[in-house]
Amino acid sequence: MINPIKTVRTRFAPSPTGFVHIGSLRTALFSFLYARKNHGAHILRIEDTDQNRLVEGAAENLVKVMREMGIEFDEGYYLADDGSLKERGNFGPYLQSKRLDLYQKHATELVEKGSAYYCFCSQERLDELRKEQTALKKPAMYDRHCKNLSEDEIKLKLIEIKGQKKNPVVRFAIPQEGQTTIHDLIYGDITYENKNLDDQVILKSDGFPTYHLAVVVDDHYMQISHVIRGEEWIPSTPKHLLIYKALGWEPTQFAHLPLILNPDKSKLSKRQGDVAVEDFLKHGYLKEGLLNFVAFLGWNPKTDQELFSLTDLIEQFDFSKVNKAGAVFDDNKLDWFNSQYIKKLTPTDLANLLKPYWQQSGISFQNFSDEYLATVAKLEQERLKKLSEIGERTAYFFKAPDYDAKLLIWKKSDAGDAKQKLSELANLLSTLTDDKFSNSNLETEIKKFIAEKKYDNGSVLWPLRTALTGQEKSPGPFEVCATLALGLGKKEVLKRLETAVSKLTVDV
RNA sequence: GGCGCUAUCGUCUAGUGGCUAGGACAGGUGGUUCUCAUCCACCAAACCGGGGUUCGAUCCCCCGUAGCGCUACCA
Repeated sequence: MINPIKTVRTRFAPSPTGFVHIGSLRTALFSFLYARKNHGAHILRIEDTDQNRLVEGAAENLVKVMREMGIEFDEGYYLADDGSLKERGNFGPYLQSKRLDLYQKHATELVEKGSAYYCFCSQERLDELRKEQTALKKPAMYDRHCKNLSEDEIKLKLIEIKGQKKNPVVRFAIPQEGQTTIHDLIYGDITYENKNLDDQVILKSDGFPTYHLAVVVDDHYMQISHVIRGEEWIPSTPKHLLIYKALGWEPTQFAHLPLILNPDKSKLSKRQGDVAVEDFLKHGYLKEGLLNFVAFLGWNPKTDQELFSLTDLIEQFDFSKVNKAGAVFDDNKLDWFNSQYIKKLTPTDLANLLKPYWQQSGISFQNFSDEYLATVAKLEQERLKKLSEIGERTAYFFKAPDYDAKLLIWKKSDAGDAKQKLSELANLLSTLTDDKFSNSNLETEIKKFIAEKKYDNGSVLWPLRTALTGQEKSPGPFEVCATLALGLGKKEVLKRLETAVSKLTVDV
């Protein structure tokens, strides 16, 4: 039944209706992983059969996001250097609106075979029917009114509707007998009674196919081997199977992925937080973190390994490791994954990634050396959960901070004491030559000073650190001091200490 | 209402016909520490319920229950 020699060809087939949903990202990832793992092809097909929901630029955006995330496609659409969408592959076009003839041809074929029929029912009648059925607590299904039309009636209706410059829809005629069972690679066998399946519209009155016809036709002609999609498609899969059968085609394999859930366990949606991949990227999540996190939603390696590169994922991915229950999207875990990947970055790479966020926060970092930026980045590296947090935290590295004089006072001390310590510190630091302003040397000197004077660490280090940063929380005073001297000079360090002293004189 | 899927700590999950039911995130406590973060140690935290099958069930079966999905000329 299953031909193991057949080449693996998977596809990701989104509708260009807006942003890229995090669920789409996972589907795309899994279909990519499976294709690569099996040395097969990964295809990008765009399903634009609903003309009412099209969003301009959505397809371009989608391709761009996929590329940014490192999910590759061997066929279908890609972004050319000039930013336009180009197509490649031998099974095109890969845009459904360019394949209308093909769908119409097969819809007609199905009608001729008696596997489908024209339906002339008005929207009003359909609405009415549904209303009645729900009122009677009956299943809401099409009543096959038009299936029972005589040949003469059909001819008449056809002429009539053409006169109104309209088209009938085509419905698939579900066999009334028997069962259809799907062999899902993740969920196993699921059997449906045919009589419970609705006669789905497969060709709309605007000449476009519905999803149900389009997937079957395209997956067949594009020689797709495995359809990987969300669990919400399970109920329509038997209909697809029946269409394959009516057309005399061999169906693809199916692997349905468990849903990704909101914290309240409903299907992940906007309005309960971010679900757009673009937004996560914009907020400073690294693609490695996002990918790793998303991969663990419904899949796990069955070992204790947590951190996975794309290569690791390709190696270890398998449908047998995908579970069936939906997975709640937990942003704590996402943050953790992200911080892990931030820690792996070299300070220089981190600084480069940080530049747009400094820009966003209105920090003029452009006049500073890359070396300095890297040093600053390194100081925040272990504190960052996402890149967008960098702004306010590092502003003091670029210009003198503004703060309340009270901040300078250590919890176990008072203003007079703080002022005194700062003055002494200023004296000490002014005696140090520039080459003595290294992190380690500063630590040695200041600790020596504290020890000689028998001071508390806190009574000295707290005022020092806050005078330099203007922040309650920050990296340690020695590294801040050394970094500041590197970027803004020893002069600036001493100036900040003076400012602090005068603040304590005037304000407290 | 109909059809279907699912069910282990708050969350992601591992696991087995007999284990102190394991790990990670989050939470808590302690250590390091001027602060925050990191790091380290520790703590708390789960097998949906009821029947079977069995010497023994979290695991196998049945029935409930709950949650979710689908039920469009949307995908």
